[in-house]
Amino acid sequence: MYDPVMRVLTVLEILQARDFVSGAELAERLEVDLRTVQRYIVRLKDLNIPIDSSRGVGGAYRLKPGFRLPPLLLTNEEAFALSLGLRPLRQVGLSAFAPATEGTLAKLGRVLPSALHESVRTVEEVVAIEPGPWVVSTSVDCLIKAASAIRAAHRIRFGYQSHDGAASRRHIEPYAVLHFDGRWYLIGHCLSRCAMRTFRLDRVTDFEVSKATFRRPADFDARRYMQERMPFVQSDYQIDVWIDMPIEEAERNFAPWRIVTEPQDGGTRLRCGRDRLEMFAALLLSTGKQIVVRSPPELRKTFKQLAKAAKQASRPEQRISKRPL
Amino acid sequence: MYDPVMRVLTVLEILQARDFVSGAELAERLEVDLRTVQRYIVRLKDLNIPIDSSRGVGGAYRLKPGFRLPPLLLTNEEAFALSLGLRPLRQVGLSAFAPATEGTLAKLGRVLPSALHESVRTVEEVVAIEPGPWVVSTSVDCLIKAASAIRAAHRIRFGYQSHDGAASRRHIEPYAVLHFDGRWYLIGHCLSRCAMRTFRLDRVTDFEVSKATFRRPADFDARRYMQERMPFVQSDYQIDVWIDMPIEEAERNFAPWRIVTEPQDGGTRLRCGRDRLEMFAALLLSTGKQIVVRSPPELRKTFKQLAKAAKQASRPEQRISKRPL
DNA sequence: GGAATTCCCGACAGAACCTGTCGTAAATTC
DNA sequence: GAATTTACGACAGGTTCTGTCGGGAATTCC
Repeated sequence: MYDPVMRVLTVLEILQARDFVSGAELAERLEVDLRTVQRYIVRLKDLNIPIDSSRGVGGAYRLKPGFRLPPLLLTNEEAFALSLGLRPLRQVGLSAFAPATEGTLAKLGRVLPSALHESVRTVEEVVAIEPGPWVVSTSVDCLIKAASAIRAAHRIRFGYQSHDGAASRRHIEPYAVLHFDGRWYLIGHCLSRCAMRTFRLDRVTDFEVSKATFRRPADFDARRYMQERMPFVQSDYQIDVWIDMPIEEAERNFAPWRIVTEPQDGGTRLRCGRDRLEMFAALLLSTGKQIVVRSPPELRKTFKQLAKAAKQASRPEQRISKRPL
Repeated sequence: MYDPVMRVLTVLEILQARDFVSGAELAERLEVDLRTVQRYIVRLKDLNIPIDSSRGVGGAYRLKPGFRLPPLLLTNEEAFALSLGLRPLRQVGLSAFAPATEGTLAKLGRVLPSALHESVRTVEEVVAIEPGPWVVSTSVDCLIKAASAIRAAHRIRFGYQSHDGAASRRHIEPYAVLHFDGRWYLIGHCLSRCAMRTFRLDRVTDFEVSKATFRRPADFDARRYMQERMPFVQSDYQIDVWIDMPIEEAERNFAPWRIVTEPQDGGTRLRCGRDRLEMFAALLLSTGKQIVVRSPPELRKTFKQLAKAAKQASRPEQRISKRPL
């Protein structure tokens, strides 16, 4: 076919689909002379599409990232994946980093083949995604500021309202932000306490980025940090109990609640941090197993209170008052 | 500039970026004669790019979805959003529907400008996403089969292991699948029970799609259904209690646990379905409020058991045995 | 119903480009 | 050092591109 436009685009398509390709192969695919292929390569370079080339045995052409995106030649399957990927972006909370999401959706909507568009809509229709009822909205502005400060290695200050309602002002070297369990967390080094701390971004106010910089640990892994630290994050009580339950069953029951389990004395030792004891005590009670409290002493008091409340609740129903109409 | 290839691509770029554009405007942008623009439109149509055109006042050109994707002319911001969107696809569990995700990531990796590529990596590095520790893996095959059956309106059969371990074989008219709270659910009309049922896909085995079809309710909304039904899904016990707690506080505390709350007698009436009572009873106990059990009677027994267990746990620590080294 | 506006297209002349071929240079690998 | 590949200029012959001109068709608005 005589159509330079089509051929040039085909060269680009092959380059995008492959890591490298020789001039002879391109000439064969296009059914033109090798010299013509070389002219096409020059044409693409003139379009600011950066193409690397290497001479000699095994010589080839390859694409390299440039300053501007070249025309994308995507297969229908690739476009489907991209279109599908834009939807959950909002739900995971990342669309704040990609303000062009809506515009991109519009653009794809214009060019996606009808059958493909129909497939995307079908998946959306029959496959529903619900983040969960406890997803907490975080200020987009705060999230972006935090991410920018981390990227630029700048210290930050903000007002913080902790779990017990106490307000404080913090001066932090931020290491990472993490979307976990429906909430955004900031992980960093607290300069006041000289220790690592974790903050819920929805409790942050009056966010400021300092000019002062710091050196962020090069290999800091937010996920690993949270997995190791979460059970003890910001806890008023360090809990240590023994339960008459095999380690396997304990792991199934308690791991999701961020409780450290280890086998001991024919049962399992449970350790975790908690701000309030009732919830944890109730969780243990719900297992129906024997429990031995090692620490804190307050936990025994809590069980005493629960015993009283449970006993009262086990009595036959008392009428509070006549039912209103 | 004299470069037909460039000009043709520019026409395509403008068409992708705009809903519609006139020939005169294109001619002005490209600095060519209107007739030349019309020739370019013909060129693009020859490349199987479907372009609609309308004559008369307000006449214009516009792209319409065709059978094959045209070369995509994306801005850097749009490419950034698309690249970012592919990552959460796995975590939300949708990559099963888009097997081309990895290939698309590779292709974008080849062409994304370095600065952009760096931004994507930076966001990925400082912004971590963790689905939550209780996300349950579902068979990808099962998920896709379910979605396909729904789309095709075909009945399905499968083995099901319910929460209490009982195994059964089900014959279902599937309406939707839903990703909710870290799990995939199938919602459908059970032909054996003649009623709507919800199934966790990770408990499904031996999945078969029938040839028999059915008529799916046209306006079925999976999210709405789950919001209304979830508290009572597959429950052995229908719980009805009163608690000495204001409605506002009750909503904050119990809504995340899928408990229906309504103000009553100065406190709150709580209703929900549960397969096991211990967890719910423990949850109530943890509030420290007065509780009145209306139904079921087993719940009072549960409170009695909890009272006994709590009393035992409140005693000073007893040594189970000597601590091993 | 007619004017104005837009897409649509063929024909023409002049200008510009495309392609295969040939020869030579440079770089790389074996 | 041979073989292999990219790189490029020069040439001839063929092909395409562009602006211009004129006319047709469809649509909107007054």
